[in-house]
This record gives sequence, C-alpha cells and structure tokens, in this order.
Amino acid sequence: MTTIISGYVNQHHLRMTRDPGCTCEYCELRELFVDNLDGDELDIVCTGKVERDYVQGASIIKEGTQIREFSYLKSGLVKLLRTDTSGKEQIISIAKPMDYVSLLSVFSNQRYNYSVVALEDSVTCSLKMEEVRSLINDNGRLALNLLSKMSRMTDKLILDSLQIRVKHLRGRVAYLLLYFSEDVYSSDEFDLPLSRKEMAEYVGMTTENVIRTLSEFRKDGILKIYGKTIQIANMDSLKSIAEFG
Amino acid sequence: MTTIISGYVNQHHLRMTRDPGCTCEYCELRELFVDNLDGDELDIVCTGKVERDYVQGASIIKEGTQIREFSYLKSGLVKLLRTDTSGKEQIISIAKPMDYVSLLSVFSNQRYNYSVVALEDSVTCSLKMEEVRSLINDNGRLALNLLSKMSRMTDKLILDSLQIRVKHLRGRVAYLLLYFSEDVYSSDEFDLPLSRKEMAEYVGMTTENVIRTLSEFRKDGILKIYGKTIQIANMDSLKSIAEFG
DNA sequence: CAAACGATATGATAAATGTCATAACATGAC
DNA sequence: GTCATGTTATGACATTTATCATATCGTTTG
Repeated sequence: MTTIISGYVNQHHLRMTRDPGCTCEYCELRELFVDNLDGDELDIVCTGKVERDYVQGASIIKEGTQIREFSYLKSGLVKLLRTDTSGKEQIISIAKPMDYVSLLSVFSNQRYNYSVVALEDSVTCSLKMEEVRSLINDNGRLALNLLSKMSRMTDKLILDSLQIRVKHLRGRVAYLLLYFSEDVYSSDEFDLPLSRKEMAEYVGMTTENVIRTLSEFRKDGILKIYGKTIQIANMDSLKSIAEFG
Repeated sequence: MTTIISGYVNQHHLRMTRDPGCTCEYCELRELFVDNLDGDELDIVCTGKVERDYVQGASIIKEGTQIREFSYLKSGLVKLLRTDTSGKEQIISIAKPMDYVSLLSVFSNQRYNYSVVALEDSVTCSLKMEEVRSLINDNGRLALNLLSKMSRMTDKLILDSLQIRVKHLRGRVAYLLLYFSEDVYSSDEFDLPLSRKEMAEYVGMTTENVIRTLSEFRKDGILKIYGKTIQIANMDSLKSIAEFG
C-alpha cells in the first residue's frame, strides 16, 4: 500500500506501524509470534492484531458462533464451557494467560462448540484466522512451535479431565483448589474466581456437595474459608486427598 | 547415498524406493501425507516409514519411553491408558484407524505419558520425528493440514471425556456402547473389544457396576448379550440414556 | 482329566452422592 | 430503608455407587 522510496523510508514506515501501540515486542508470546517471525511477518501481526478488554463476567466467545480469529489471553482468567441438551452448563476447563483461548476447534471447525467467559477482568489479543494460516503456511518454524504449544496445552487438558473423571468428590475439589493454588495464583491463599455453583459445574457434581466438601475440609483443619477467600492450612493433607481421596 | 548419474537413473531410483513395498500412494492418509507432498518429500516418507504388526493384547507404546516416532494406526483398534499412583489402570481413550496414535505428547514431550495396547490385531505406520519435523518445516500445506487434523482429534477427545465426566453410570455405559456401534463398527451388533474390567477402567467406575448395568440394559430389553457379543435391541432407549440418563 | 485361574454374574451392605427443604447472608433494585 | 434475588450453608432422606462375598462359567495349565 505504502510505496517504498528508500531504505530509510522503509525503516521509518516499519517503525510507524509497529509503534506506537504495537507492543508485540514485549508480548508474553514473544517465543511464538515474535521470535519466529521476520520483519514483514511481524508487521502483519502488529498491524493486524486486535486487543480487547473484558470485565469480570463478560462473554468473550459464544458457543455456535463462527470462528474468524485466533485468540489468546494476555491477562486475566477465563472459563471454557458448554451448555448440555438439558440446558445445564458444564465447565470444560479454566484458562490462564499463555493458555490459548482458541485451543479447541480453531483449526478444525467452522464454529465454536464452546463458550468463553471472563472469570476476572481479562485482555485478549486476536489475529484473523487467514493471517495465522498464511503465517503458518510460509513459516515452518512457527508451525512447529505452534504444534508444540497446542500439543502441550491439549495434553494437560486431557490429563486434567481424566484426573477429575476418575476421582471422587473430595479428590475433585482438592484437585481444583490445588490448581488455583499452584498453577494460577502461586500462593496457598487466594480468592476463588469461581462460585460454588461453578466449581460444581467444573467437577461434575452438585453445588450442595461442593459446599459440603469445602465445609468438611474446613472442619478437618485443611482449609480456612472467609467467603471467597481460601487459605490452605494443611497442604500435605490436601495433596494427599487430591491424589488418593 | 546413491550417486545420481542421470535423469533416467534418478527416475529408476525413485521407482525402486517407492515400489515395491511402498504403498503410500494407497494409504488412507493420502489427504495428509501424500497429497500435500512433492515427489522428493513423498520419497522420504516412503523409504523412511516403518510398518509394524501387533496381535491383540500386544503393547505398542509403553508409558515413560522416549518419543522417537510419529505413528498412526493403519488398521485395528487400540486403547490409550495410564497407570495411576496406586497402580490402577485408567483408559484415556480408544483409537480407531485414522485416529492418530501419537495424538498426545508427540510435539511437546520427550516421553510418552501414556501407554498404547492393541485391542484387536493392529498395524501401525511410523515416521521418525525428525523427518516429520523437517517435512512440516518445509511444507506449510502439510503443517496446516496436520494442525487441522490434530485439532479435530483432540477436540473430539476432550468433549468425549467431558461427556463421560458429567454422566452417571448408566449414561457412561450407554455412551461407550454407542461409540462402538456408531463410530467403530457401524452396526447395532458387534463384539465388544473390551472386557467388563476395561470398560470400567474407561468409564471410571467399578467392574461390578458395569456388569450390573449391562444386565439391567438386558433386563430392560435394550440389549441382547451373548458373552462379548452385543446386540442393541432398542437403539432409541440407549441413545436417550446416553444423552440424559 | 483335574486343578487353577480369570472373567462374568449376582446379592448384601456400607459409603458416597443427589434431591428436596429450609435458613442465613450478602447484594443490588427500587 | 425494604424488597427481591442469588449465593452460601446445613439437614433429612432417597438414590446411586463402592465394597465385600460368593458362585458360575470358560479357558488354560499341568
């Protein structure tokens, strides 16, 4: 579009499109979308990307809508969920920054078969699917890194799902609490980003039984509970329950 | 390795390595590994691929071993499984031809974190990982198709796992029977490739309760059971149970 | 052939989970 | 403030599932 007159102008042009407002050089996904790209490719990403802010509770993706973008989570926390035939919601997984939001379906289906909702204030960064396809087509290193990244993500997702599937209620709840403590907040004290109802939708049990289990953990001295704030008082017990109970 | 003397010799050389014994042109994976490759690339696949036969019950991949190959199932049926901390086996999923055996881990981990065992006499076809990486690196069309294929597979796997997670025993068993009937054998009468114990390992319940549930289905006129042979007598009921029960 | 073993099957009972009812509490709407 | 609403919480009870015991059947082993 812009006619290049000289090397200098070209450089200037590149700087203009990458800056200001293009913070791709400082993206957490450097390793994937920056380090693997040459100048022109990075330019496509920089000018093509769209960042969006979502407040807690906002809908990011609606099940059934067309897939036009490849998105990932820059900051915040989201849940992936489906609505079953009887209208009940089932939480498939929880994604934190660096987990791809567009994990499932993007490269296969035309439409999302799940929804995404912000559990905390969140920021996403999206590229048009055609652009991503084009980049992959032209850049083998990017393709390999993307395969590796997606493989790692789905691997974890599948094994987490298996863990929950084979455990009983206490084990499922303990597993979920440990996920927040270890993988998300890196602390033994944190604010639960899920309601008890959502926890139930995730572990596949009833809300009452999730509440009861939390109460049991409290009575057993494993947890201290102040509303949504959870403090893990006996980490060893919780881990033991998550693994065997 | 072979010095090329002339165009003719080169052609001859290619024919020799692709034929005889190279049936890649007739592979079920044409769409992926043949249609996307040019002559030289196809040559790499043809000469590099290794086919292996496994009898029913044979171990194909052992959890914890190094990943050196990218494999898929040409014929037969296999189960993917893990051994949990207490030594109990958990079946992650069942794979039929065209499902990638090397679905998980291949592009991320150094080692398999699951095992693969033949449920029926099976044939696998494998390529060295380095060769696959090299092909992907050089061929964007192959990369995109592989991403699409893997995306489709993991998508189904994750949603299947979710379905089983949220259902009760009757629903889980019904879902599994429908999988065999619809996805594997395309018939309402088939021989169960799993023992009752393996079915239990898959649905995450006890062997006794799987047996009991099958008996219930028989008493309710939904199934006819002759040992391992299952005939679905009331498909509508079974589907209804798989969906709601 | 008998013996040993695993898979299938069923019953009795204990434990886990779901369902229904009720209440306390916080929050936002008016 | 009052009201309505949703979340958290607990109890009573019904249902589902796990555990343990036992028996049959078929296959393998010697």
